[in-house]
Amino acid sequence: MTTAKPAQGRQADLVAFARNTVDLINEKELLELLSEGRPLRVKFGMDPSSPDLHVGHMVQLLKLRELQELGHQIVLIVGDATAMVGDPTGKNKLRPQLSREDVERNLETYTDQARLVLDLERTEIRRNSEWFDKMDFTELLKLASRMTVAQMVERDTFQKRMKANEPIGIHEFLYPLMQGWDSVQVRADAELGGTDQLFNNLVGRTLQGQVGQRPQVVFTGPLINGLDGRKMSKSYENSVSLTDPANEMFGKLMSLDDESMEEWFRLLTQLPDEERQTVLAGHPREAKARLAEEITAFLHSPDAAKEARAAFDSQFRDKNVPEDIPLLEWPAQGEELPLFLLVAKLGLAQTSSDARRLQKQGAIRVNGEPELNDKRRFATGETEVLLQVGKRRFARVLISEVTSS
RNA sequence: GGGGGAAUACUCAAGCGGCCAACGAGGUCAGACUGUAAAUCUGAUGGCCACGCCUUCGCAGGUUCGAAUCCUGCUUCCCCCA
Repeated sequence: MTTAKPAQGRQADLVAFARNTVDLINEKELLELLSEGRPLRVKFGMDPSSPDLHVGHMVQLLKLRELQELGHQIVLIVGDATAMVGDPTGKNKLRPQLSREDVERNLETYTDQARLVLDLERTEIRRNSEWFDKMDFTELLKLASRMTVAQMVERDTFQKRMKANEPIGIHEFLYPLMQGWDSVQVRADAELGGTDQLFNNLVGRTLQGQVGQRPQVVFTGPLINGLDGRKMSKSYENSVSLTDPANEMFGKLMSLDDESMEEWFRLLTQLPDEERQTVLAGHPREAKARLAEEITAFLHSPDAAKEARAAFDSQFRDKNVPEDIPLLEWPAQGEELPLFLLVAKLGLAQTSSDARRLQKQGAIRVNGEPELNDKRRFATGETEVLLQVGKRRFARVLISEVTSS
């Protein structure tokens, strides 16, 4: 079912594997594999412990897609068994162990999101519970005996945590072993991961070697920083989800640090090198808008991206009031409220204290005019009024003024 | 089994009897400016129809006119020795 590729094709494959990768262990073995002329089984592990994928994952997914288009077989491992362990990677905290139900729920949203980049029809998707659920304690011990504590402790995240006097659960040592065992189970020829996965993926090589398989080639893709230049992390809220609505996605991308533009362009768009250079040499705002449009177009559609860009320009560059402002209902039946409380009750501010602060700072506008008088009261009525809190929160509401003294 | 540490607001982290709604940093939010939800600068950041009132410093008690700070017990975590 497979036809051998000519040497020229192999060269193209090698370039694809090596382009934008950080580690490639190692090139010689990869060439040997490619020269067999068959599609390689390229493994990629997904950790279903968080419900959505962001553009950081997209870097790796795009690489997989590229390889997929060259005819290689992508094997997506869903780490449903591994997710039960929690995650030892640099979070500095023990990640909570997930229940089966959590994992199942995440799994669906995960594949839906991976579909945005990968052709899942041509992708082999395997859950690692497939083999780990069958593993009994004796087998587990055998697996655990394949590596030493010293080898485990080599891992930098463990090192750091030990230095910082942070706890490490015994079970966390199993995590790399499990991931490595996945490679044995699916007979991976190569495994892609973020640079943070290097250690784990190398364990796969070790284990495959021990059971007499040809050790997989390990290659890693760069981890991109978040919108603010710090490490991309959910808790920093500096990531862009693959499923963010187009407008939000575009806006978030526009808040990217200037310094990260080159990298994001290179890793997240299909733009040819030359065109990329040209765009980056131009006006920074234009370049960023182009980047945002490219990514939004890829994940949504070119039309949606255009609209998002137009809406963004209108609202933030030209400072127009956006369309589609919701008409909110008067929150407190029949009562009259001071402006700040109204804002709070409408959900435009977190708390009434928050609303007061915002008002004091001139962030609350009524029909476009900042209102600083915190004594001003309103009641429900017939007049439609535009409320604005900061630059991004808008609402319309029907009111009648009671006092303005 | 023995010994030593630690628990403070979103996060990190000061405070060690009154001047503490609690230093500082980050984050977040807002304002100004602009090239944008970049950068920079400034300010705010427990709650409350609020010039005052209420609730916070792991939990529960206690000492005191007065506690995040002292005492007792409990819980959780970390380290070292065995």
